[in-house]
Amino acid sequence: MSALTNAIEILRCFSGAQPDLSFADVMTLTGKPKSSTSRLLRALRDCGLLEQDPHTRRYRPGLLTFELGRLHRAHDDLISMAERELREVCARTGHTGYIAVLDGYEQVVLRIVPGSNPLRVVNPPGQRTPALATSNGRAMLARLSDQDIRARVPATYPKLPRNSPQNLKQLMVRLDEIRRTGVSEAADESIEGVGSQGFALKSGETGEMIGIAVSYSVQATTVAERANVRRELTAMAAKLRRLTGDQLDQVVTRAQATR
Amino acid sequence: MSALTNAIEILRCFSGAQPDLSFADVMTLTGKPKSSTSRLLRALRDCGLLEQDPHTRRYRPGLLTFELGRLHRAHDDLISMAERELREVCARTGHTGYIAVLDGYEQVVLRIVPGSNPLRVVNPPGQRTPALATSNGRAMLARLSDQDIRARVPATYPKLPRNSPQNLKQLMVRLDEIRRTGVSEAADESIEGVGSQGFALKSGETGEMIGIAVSYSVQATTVAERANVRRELTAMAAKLRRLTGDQLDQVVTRAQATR
DNA sequence: AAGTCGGTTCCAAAATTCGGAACCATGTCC
DNA sequence: GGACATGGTTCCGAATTTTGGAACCGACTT
Repeated sequence: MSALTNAIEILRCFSGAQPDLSFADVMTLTGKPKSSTSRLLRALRDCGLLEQDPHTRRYRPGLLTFELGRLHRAHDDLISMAERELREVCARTGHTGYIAVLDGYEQVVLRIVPGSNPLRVVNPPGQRTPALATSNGRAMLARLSDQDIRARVPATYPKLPRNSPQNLKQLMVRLDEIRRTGVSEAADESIEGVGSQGFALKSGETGEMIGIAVSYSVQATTVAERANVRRELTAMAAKLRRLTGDQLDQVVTRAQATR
Repeated sequence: MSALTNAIEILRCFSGAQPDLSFADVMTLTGKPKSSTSRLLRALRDCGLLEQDPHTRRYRPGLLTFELGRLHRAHDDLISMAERELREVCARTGHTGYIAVLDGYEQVVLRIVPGSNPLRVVNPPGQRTPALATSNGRAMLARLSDQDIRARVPATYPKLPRNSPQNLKQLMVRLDEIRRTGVSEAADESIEGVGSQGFALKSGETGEMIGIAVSYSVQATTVAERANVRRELTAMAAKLRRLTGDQLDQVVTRAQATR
């Protein structure tokens, strides 16, 4: 195990639920002995990746991560283009929009476009969710090869919400449907009463892929309204695919999709 | 040199001016041989700290930095309290507000409150500037001990804009003035035609220090308006110092201020 | 006075990294 | 077609780091 691997292992312990950790927290989360934890935390702190509260002595992501995180938006040609379109759709429909990327078998929220409807935003940017349980997550998976998908799903199929695909076979059925229709739908999965529709967009130029979704309350929307969302999404997808040179049939390889 | 040090050295090559780098760029910037650069870039890419554009093959900060960056001081009471007050002042005055922290002899912008006046936001969050050349940067320095300040200023005093202090003596004169008045002022320094006033706030509880500033166009503001900004800032400073238990006279040590 | 938390320091063994050199796949210029 | 540049990868022995157990430590609590 390299020093970098260890450092990353520590960094990955931090999350929205646990934005700061004590020495003991890190020790138990990584399972590393005291001396190693001590050395690594110090190194991470000294280089700015972590910082330490002088009062509570707890560790949290540091200034350097903040600066680098701001730089990540650099690849936003695809994202900002999608965001612009999504903003218009959300303004027209009043629903909440999401842009996310795939990372392994999970997705990470990159942008949110709050709608005018009073649906509380539940997934802030940076939020990590199993891609199997969201509409745009599955839309992104649907564009990978079957072999690649199998490689991404954990060896033991994860326990997902009731309405999500419960095994690899059910997943494949839903992905095939997405491949046929071009749009992915979810209802009552990660969050009760919330539904969404989404699609995946892949830049023909850079090959990078993002998921775009519109989310709404299932109770507060009619069948007609949801059909309207589908029309909006289909139109947006067509326009964005044209703008970004997205060739739908082209399968994304593992390396392209993750990084 | 540890593996982590090398990794950080690469990460620090990325900046707002150069948000993505080629293999050769990294090699020349770090001065490391090809094989080492290759291994390190791969490691950084594999762990998510960097990502590589599949088309141009250039490297840029990765998804992990985005996620961690979102976590940085997400629940920081001092900052959110200051931001709330700053928002009100900016709404009343129409100017742009900044919150920054000190890192060595530089400051990094953490939060921005855009004003209603048409002054384009020039310093996005994550922006790094010599603290000697900004109002809130100097306000933060003014709260350190003279010894600590001397330790932070580089051995060869940096070349700064015309209106910034040009040497250690001039700097000390300006810092003394800030210590007397409690407010720091800048005009036509980092950016021509832009002025700002700021102060430093230090939590009595945690000891962490931030700089708060209001920025405006020098041409588009009158002397009276700038005096008004000063009154607003003085009032905000008094309120925030009361809320956070900031004892003005207490000097911040080096360790507390940086991390 | 004892115990806990959050560390630091020491050490020899084990693992990793280092950098030069050779190699290679693409793309491009002449 | 051939030469050259770019952007890498792989190999290897030597050199450097990392590792983890154990002892120790200062501040604070019980």
